[in-house]
Amino acid sequence: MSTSRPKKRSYHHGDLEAALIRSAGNILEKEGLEALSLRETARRAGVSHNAPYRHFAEREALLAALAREGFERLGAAQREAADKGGLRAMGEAYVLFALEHPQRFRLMFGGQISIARHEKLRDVATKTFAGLSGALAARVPEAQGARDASIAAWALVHGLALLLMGDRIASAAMNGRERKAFVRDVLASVRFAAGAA
Amino acid sequence: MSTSRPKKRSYHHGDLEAALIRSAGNILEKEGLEALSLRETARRAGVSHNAPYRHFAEREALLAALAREGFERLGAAQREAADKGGLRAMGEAYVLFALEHPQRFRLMFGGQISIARHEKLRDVATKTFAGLSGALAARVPEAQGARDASIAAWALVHGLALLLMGDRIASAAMNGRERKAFVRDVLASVRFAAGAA
DNA sequence: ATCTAATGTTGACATCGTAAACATAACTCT
DNA sequence: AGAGTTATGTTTACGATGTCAACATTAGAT
Repeated sequence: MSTSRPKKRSYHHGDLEAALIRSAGNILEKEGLEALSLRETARRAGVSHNAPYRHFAEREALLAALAREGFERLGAAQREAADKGGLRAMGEAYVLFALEHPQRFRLMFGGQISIARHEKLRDVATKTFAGLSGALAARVPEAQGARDASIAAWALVHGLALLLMGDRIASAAMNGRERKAFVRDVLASVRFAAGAA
Repeated sequence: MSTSRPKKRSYHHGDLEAALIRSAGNILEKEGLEALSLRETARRAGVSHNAPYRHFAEREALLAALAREGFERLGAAQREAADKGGLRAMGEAYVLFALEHPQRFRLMFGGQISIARHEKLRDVATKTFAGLSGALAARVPEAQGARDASIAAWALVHGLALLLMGDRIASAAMNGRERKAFVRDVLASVRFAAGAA
C-alpha cells in the first residue's frame, strides 16, 4: 500500500499534480464528494493548503480532473466488455462500473461540475459516449430510429445504475437475485424497435 | 411579486418554516443547489442567520423538506398523466418534470441527502414510486417479469431525464425535433417483454 | 398574572475557497 | 559557473458557511 516515493522532497514536491489527484481520488471514493475539500487534499499530499492552486485554478478544476479519470476508466471498461460479450455486456459493464464506483459516477454525472467548461473533460466524455452509441447504432441499420434506440439504451443503463446506487429499488423487487443477475434480467426485459410510432 | 404578508411581524414571524421553505425553493430553482445556504435562506426570509435552526436540525433537513415537496409534485404530475394518457403519458410526464425543474430533480436524486434518514421524505418518495411501478406492473400479468419490466421502464425515463438535463445528448441526435417530440420518440423505440431470456 | 416552553437573536468558532505577497528551487542563457 | 527568470510552495488574510451556546422575547397554559 505504501507508494514508495524515491526521494524525500523538501520544497518542491516532484509531481504534486498527480499526488493531488491521487489524494483527492481516495477522499472521493472513501469519504464522498462532500468531504472532498481542496485543503484536505493538500493536507494528505503533505503540502500547504494553497499549493493546489499552482495546478488547479479552482476546486472545480480538481473535480474535473477526477471526473475525466472516471470517463477514461468507464470508456476502457466499455471497450473491454464490447470485445468480450457484445452489446449486452456493455450495458452490464456500465451499470457495474457505477455500482463499484458510486461516488465517482456521481461526480461524473451529478451536474456539480460544468462539463462543457473543462475542455479535456468534455473531449474525453464525448469520446466515451460516442463509443457507446456507435456500438448500438451499428446494429440497427436505420438512421433516426437507430439513433433514438441507442439513446434509449443508454438512458436505460444510466437510469438503472442511478436507481440502484440511490437504493431506490426495493429489495423485494430483486427477489433474491444477485445484483449482477438482477441487472441482466432487467436489461433483458427490454427490446429495441427501430421505427416505432 | 410582493407576497402580501398580512401583519408586520416583529420578533415572532408567524410561519417561519413555510417561509424558509419558500425562500429556499426560490434559491434552489433560480440559483441552484450550490447557492442554497442556510444563511442566505434566513436572510431572504428576513430573520437572523440562526433562526432556521428552530425548524430544521441541520442544513440537510431543509434540503430534505425541499426534496419531499418535489416528490409530492412529481407524484401529482404522474397521477394526472396516468388519468389522461396512460402509461406512455406517465413516462413523458416524468421526463418533462425533470426538465422543467432540473435543480429540484437533482436534489431529489442526486444523492446529496440521505433519503433513508429523513422519515417523511422516505415515505413520500416510496409512495411516489409505488404508484409508478404499480401502474406498469398492472399491465403485465406475470410476477417477476412484470416487476423487472417496470423497473426497466422507470430506469429508462429516469436515465433519459438525467441525460437530457446534463446536456449529454448531442443536439445532432435530436435531429431538429422539439424536446417533447424527441422524448416521445425515444420512449417509443422501446418494447417491454415480460419473460425474455 | 405568572410560569414555561417555543421561537428569534447575538456572538463565537472551525472550516472552507480564494487572493496577495513572499520564499525557494529549477531552468536558461551567457 | 553565475545571474536572471520562471515555476512551484508557503504564509497571511478575508469573507462566507454550518453549527453551538447563551441570551431575549413572545405565546400559551395554569
